[in-house]
Amino acid sequence: MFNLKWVLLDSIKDCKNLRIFRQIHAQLVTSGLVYDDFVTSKVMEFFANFVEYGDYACDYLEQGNTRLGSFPFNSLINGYVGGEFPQTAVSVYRRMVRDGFVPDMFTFPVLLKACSNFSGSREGRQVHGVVVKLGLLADLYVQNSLIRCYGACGDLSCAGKVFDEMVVRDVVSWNSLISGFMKAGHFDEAISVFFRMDVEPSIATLVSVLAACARNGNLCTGKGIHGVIERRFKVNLVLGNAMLDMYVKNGCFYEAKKMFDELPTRDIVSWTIMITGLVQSDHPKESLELFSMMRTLGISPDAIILTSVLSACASLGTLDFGTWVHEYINQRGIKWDIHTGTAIVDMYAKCGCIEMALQIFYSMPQRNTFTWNALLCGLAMHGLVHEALDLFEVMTISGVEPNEITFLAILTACCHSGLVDEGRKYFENMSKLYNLLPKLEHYGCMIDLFCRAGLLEEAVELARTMPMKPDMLIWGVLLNACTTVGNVELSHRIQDYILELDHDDSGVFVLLSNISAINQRWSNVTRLRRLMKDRGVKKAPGSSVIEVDGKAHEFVVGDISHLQTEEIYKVLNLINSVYHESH
DNA sequence: ATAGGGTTAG
Repeated sequence: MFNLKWVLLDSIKDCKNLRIFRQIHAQLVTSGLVYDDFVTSKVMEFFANFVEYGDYACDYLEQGNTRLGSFPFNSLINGYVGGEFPQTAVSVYRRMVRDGFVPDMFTFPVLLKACSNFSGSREGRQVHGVVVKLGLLADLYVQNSLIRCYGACGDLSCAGKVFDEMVVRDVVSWNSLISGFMKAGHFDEAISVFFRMDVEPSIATLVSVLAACARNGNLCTGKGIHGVIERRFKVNLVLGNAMLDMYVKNGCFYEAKKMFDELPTRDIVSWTIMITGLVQSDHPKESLELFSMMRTLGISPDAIILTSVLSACASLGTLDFGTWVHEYINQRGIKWDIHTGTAIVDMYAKCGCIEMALQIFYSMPQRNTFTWNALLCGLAMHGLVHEALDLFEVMTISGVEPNEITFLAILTACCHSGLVDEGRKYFENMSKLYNLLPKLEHYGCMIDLFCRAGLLEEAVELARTMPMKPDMLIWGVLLNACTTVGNVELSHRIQDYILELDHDDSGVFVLLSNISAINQRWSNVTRLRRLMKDRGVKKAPGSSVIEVDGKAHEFVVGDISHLQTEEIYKVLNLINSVYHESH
């Protein structure tokens, strides 16, 4: 039978713009369906797609005023929650109250979700107050939403208070509290909440707790949970990925590879976990190989996986591949955000294309500390010292908080150009102005800076008085400086001190024997070699990477493992002979 | 109402 209500509902569903809606509106008025709660809430779902029609939507609701409940308003609020401007949901709520509608127990969960999405701590608190006044605090959904909202805003003491005062808690209450701790980076607390649970955990619980184990390196708990899952749960894609990530982030590549191969279904997230894991554990070459394999299978990369791939290109210096990724993003119109933008800036900067790095940097709508760091490190690395120092000033003026990595870039820049006074100033400002404790690397920079400026005594003094033990890099800087200025006495004192520390780091031995060789203390070189053998120290070979046709090749000194070794050496010898002829 | 992947240094 012909039913106008259902016909109109259909047209609302298909409605694309306000012009078409006006025609539907007319029919809604003549048929009296403007007073129908359900139809009106569908109208609101349409309006929620267009933030700019918010007032129109509210006007529409006011027409039906006396005959409508709060259901349509809830729909409108709900429509804005997941959008770009969740604050709009709060404005609609305000108008709802102003127009005399009474919010109900369905209003608050959506409203609180909106507050969570824009971290509206203040708004969340106000909503909490209204909930208490209206006597709705006893509702489980409202309570859980409050926990989520406080958690998302980082206000964990409030989240905990709501949680503690609940008489009946369900699994969502526990999960919401756990997510709150996760968002705040309190992984240990998240795990400890999990162990206090008195209801059966859900898949969502396990996913969160595995994420906590991934992030704080708690392999033991992670394995335990893996065991529980195998015995009692059906693994879905998300949970499988969570387990995979836990193993990868804990460095268990054997387990991870096995799990990856055995996953019944893999999606882009599974690939991202593997590729990111390889980049972050210092295997960028392998990560690019895996990426190529994924492409071979016809899977289209998204912005997130490309961010990791760019990071791999940056550490390998593979400009061709990196540029390809950048062009791929542009050509496919892949939407990229601050993470991806930062990775592009970093890639160009590390590959020496400072111009491109700057161009991308300035074209970005938003920049955070990471973005600035990528650029500043690039500038410092390429000796553009004054550019780096000037940009640092711009950074602080624009209100982006520097972190310890920012200062590492700045101090490196000072070090490269021997700016002792500036270096001292920045080093001091780190703790004074920005509350950042200098770490080993910062002390290393200062020591290097002093050495280069010929302030050897001050350098040694800093190495001796700094709050942590100098590493072999710092010793190397000091010893090199001793050699350069010919301070044999100081050099001997430092070497004796190093040997007392009982290192099993091959770098220390290589360093010491090099220094001895330079000073022609051959007996010492022999003594060190023996010491090295006694302590079972093995030297890891240094390797180089070269990009050919977008593929990264790694090699060591005298390497003959490549299939085309013969040709490679022929070309090398040719280059060498040409070089010698021209000199 | 609760659930997965990404950026800076070393």
